[in-house]
Amino acid sequence: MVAIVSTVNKAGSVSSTLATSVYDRIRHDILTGALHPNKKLRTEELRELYEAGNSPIREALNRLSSDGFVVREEQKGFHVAAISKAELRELVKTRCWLEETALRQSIANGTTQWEEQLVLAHHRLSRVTRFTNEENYERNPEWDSVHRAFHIALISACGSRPLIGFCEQLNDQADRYRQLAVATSFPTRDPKSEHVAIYEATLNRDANTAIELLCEHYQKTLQIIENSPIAFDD
Amino acid sequence: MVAIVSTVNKAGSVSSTLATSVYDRIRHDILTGALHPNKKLRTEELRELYEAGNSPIREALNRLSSDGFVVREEQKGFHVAAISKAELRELVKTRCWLEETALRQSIANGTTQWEEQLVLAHHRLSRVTRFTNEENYERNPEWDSVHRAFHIALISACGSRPLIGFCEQLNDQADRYRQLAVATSFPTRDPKSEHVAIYEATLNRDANTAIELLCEHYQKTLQIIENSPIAFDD
DNA sequence: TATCAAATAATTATCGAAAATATAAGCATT
DNA sequence: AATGCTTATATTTTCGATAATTATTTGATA
Repeated sequence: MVAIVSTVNKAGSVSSTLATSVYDRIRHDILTGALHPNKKLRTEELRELYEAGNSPIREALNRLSSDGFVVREEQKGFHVAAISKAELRELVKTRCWLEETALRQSIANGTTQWEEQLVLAHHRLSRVTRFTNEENYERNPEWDSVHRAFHIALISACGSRPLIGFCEQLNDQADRYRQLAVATSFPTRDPKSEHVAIYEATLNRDANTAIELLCEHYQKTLQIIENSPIAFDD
Repeated sequence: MVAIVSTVNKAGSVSSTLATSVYDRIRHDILTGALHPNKKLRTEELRELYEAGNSPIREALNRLSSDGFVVREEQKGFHVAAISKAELRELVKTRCWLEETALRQSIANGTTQWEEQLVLAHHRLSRVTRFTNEENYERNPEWDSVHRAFHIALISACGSRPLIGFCEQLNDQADRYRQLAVATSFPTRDPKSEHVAIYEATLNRDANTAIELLCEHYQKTLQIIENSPIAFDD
């Protein structure tokens, strides 16, 4: 007799197995910082915390370790991946390189259908507020979701599913830093106008401008996170 | 009392846990085609085949699914990933894009130490024969290993560990197609001269030439695999 | 006091069986 | 004959306990 704990994962679908549910919840807790960087993940502790047996926990941790959120050390168990300014910079740099390629290809190959999906994604982003409470900057999970969808929509016509996957992975990694930064400091800018500019350049099929704006967008985010009081390892 | 079956993984190190050993062996069997594409992977069958319990098998399959060699379907278990010409083409295309970036950065940033590692990697590749038996084209695992090392050495100074990781993933995926192709048809070319040309252009820091040669190298491989009698799904 | 070895404790890795879920087969109903 | 329902079977998922490994403490010796 097992309690079926359904959670809604990042894709918006409902997950039925316990292992997937635990995966989603641990992932969420790492992203929000509830499980802080470097924390040792002992199975017994997690079993109580997520009310599950040994196997689902282990399975979830294995999946997370391939996402890069958790590190597995042979015979020493699991721990939450560390964070460092150096890694963040590498992440952003790589993101700029990969999304430059992806966006250029997308603009070159994109069909009318792609254009329309992009219009829709941008519309949705423009209609959602970033915070549910403007006073204390409480994150709006809906914004996270549509923001992610917008950035994927930009590159979705690049013609390479592996490349889209890599960009998503990098986005998820960077998202962790963003979440940790917002949790400790308040944002100083509104990225809305930047999104509009990227969106318009892309629809105009002006690849060079779109890429330049996109990379600037990421660089600005990098600056803000770097200057926020997160407990980096370096 | 558990029999400790040590296997040597792709990095050359010895793996100690049963799960890792099973991972290495299933991975090898998928690469060589012993477990053919689309094959359903029932845990009970695998338990007998690899002489392990439920958990290590499950853990290995989960790891393999994040490598893309195995597909996990919620509540439907695991099966070997399918192969298709379309996917292979996407793979090669993506590889060219990513390694173009990586090689250009490597050439721009590479230190003397990087140069020397590259010299060494190329020397090792030149000293190993591709097949242990030239008559029946029996693969030499040593060649696979140094060949992989050579391609990684080229891009190792790009300054982005994530990017190197992505290139390795794509290389591993493509390697599966190569292995399956060699298993069914005999190779018609010797890639040695191509490697020399790439190597020399890189050492001369001639990025454009090196990239062009590298992409041609991948395209030629693609042609050969596409024309070999593999049972593609499309 | 420092160093090494043995014993103990803590933690991970593994197993075999039980529970939950999906697939297939058989039967009745329209 | 085709469709929907019910039962039976196969497979996946989960649990609790045990074996194996690593880390820590303790004590003896130089």
